[in-house]
Amino acid sequence: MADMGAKTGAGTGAAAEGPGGGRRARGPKTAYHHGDLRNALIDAATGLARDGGPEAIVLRAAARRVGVSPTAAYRHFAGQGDLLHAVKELGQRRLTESMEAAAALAPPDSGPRAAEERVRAIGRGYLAFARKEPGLYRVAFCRDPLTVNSLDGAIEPGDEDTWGFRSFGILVQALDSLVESGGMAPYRRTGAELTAWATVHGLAMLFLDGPLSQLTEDETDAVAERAFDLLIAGFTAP
Amino acid sequence: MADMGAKTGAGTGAAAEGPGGGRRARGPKTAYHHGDLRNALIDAATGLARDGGPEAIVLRAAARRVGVSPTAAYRHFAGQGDLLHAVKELGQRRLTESMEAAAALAPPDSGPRAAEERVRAIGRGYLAFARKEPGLYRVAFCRDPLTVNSLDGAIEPGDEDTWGFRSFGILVQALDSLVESGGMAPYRRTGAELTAWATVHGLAMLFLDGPLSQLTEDETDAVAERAFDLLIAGFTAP
DNA sequence: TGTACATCAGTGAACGCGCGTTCACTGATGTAC
DNA sequence: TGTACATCAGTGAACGCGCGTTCACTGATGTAC
Repeated sequence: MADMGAKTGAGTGAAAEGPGGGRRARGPKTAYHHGDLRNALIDAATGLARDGGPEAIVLRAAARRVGVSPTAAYRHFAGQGDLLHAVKELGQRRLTESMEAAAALAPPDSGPRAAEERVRAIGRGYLAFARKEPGLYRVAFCRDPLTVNSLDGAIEPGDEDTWGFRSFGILVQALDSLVESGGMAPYRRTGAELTAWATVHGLAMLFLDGPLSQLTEDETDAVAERAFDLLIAGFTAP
Repeated sequence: MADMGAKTGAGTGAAAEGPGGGRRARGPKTAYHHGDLRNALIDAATGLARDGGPEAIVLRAAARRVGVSPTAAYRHFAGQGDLLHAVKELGQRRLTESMEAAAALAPPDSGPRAAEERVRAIGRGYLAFARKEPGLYRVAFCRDPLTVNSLDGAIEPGDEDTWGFRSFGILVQALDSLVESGGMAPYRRTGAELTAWATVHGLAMLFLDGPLSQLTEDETDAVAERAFDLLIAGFTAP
């Protein structure tokens, strides 16, 4: 159970060529010495997770996808739990990016209406990811033995550079600026981010597994916007 | 894959004596012919689920707990999925009961404040169950192959006597009476139950797996009440 | 009241499966001299 | 520039495990006569 790396993250797209920088000949890639097996395994595991969620993240299956023996994975991960953890981090990062992208679409004005619109946009970005990548979304929020061991996954000092922390921070800032712009009474601010997070997380669940799973895309949007209406009505109530 | 019973439900507490009504002698219970194996297995599986959630519901383990061969379970369940389904139904039923019990504590008056209080109470009942029985709660909302097969778990005609449907109905009524009492503008009513459900479900997740998992009981209560405040502020906004 | 027999509710052994993980190993790579 | 050698990154076979499920069976129960 010695703790291995796992911190180095999961840059998955770009560096597919390996450290040699295109030195290798085209084609079968020399068989031995993959070059970037860690990321290749994360990619494969991500693919598994996409259809099948957390329980589909199977070390042997990921190795199989990459065309490598299961043992090879142990050069790069402490074990299955470590691989899952890496995919989970990737999922959280993608979610954060989706929220950031959506927030960037909102008007940058400083008035209360713009601040409202920012909050909405963040919610949309969140739900968009959950709907586009349900399997990955589930992984992002699954129980993770590696994290659970360190006191139940609660946010702790030192987690500030975590993707989960960061995505939460986006929401916190949006709500702060809603208060600053005068759109929200300061006494309502406490805990507002938790309520918003809970609502949007719950919505995602209703859409994914729950009674809302077979609404059309438009209907889903409508339900979400209604929920945002209500939420913001609460935030901006006198 | 022929569909077996599974409809008969899961009355688990009272009828422990078997259909004979105490006819059997005390003690080892005749070994062969358990008397109420179906419910005994559901009980055992529920115990497994209590600590360990859905993935802890293992047919062989349940049989082991009851002291019976794995094969015996197949007299009463189509397979593992059917057993899980039964525990899931039990979990949904317990959740409904928790909500009903909490709602019964609220004042029965007909004014808008009382209606508000009813909505709050239902939310409290929901969260109380999630916190008291996290494993069972998780089962109540886990993906269920038996249900998923019938078009993704969406509510359909014929589901009216389902516990999930019924618990949702409690909330629907409470919101209706909030409108009737004049506490909520009618135009805000649409989709309000979904928002409330999502919020409370999301809160449960934050408490169970998420960043709020190590708050004290009082802190948890405070966060929940803040969320209810905000939600009701939205419901009752002009 | 007694008995034959169908039916019901269990047993126990075995199956195939895929998993995570470990072992001793070997082929490829890069570096010191 | 060439060579010896340490190190790195893979292989392949095997392990034990527990699972869900099936098979042919047998012990207990209840019912018709």
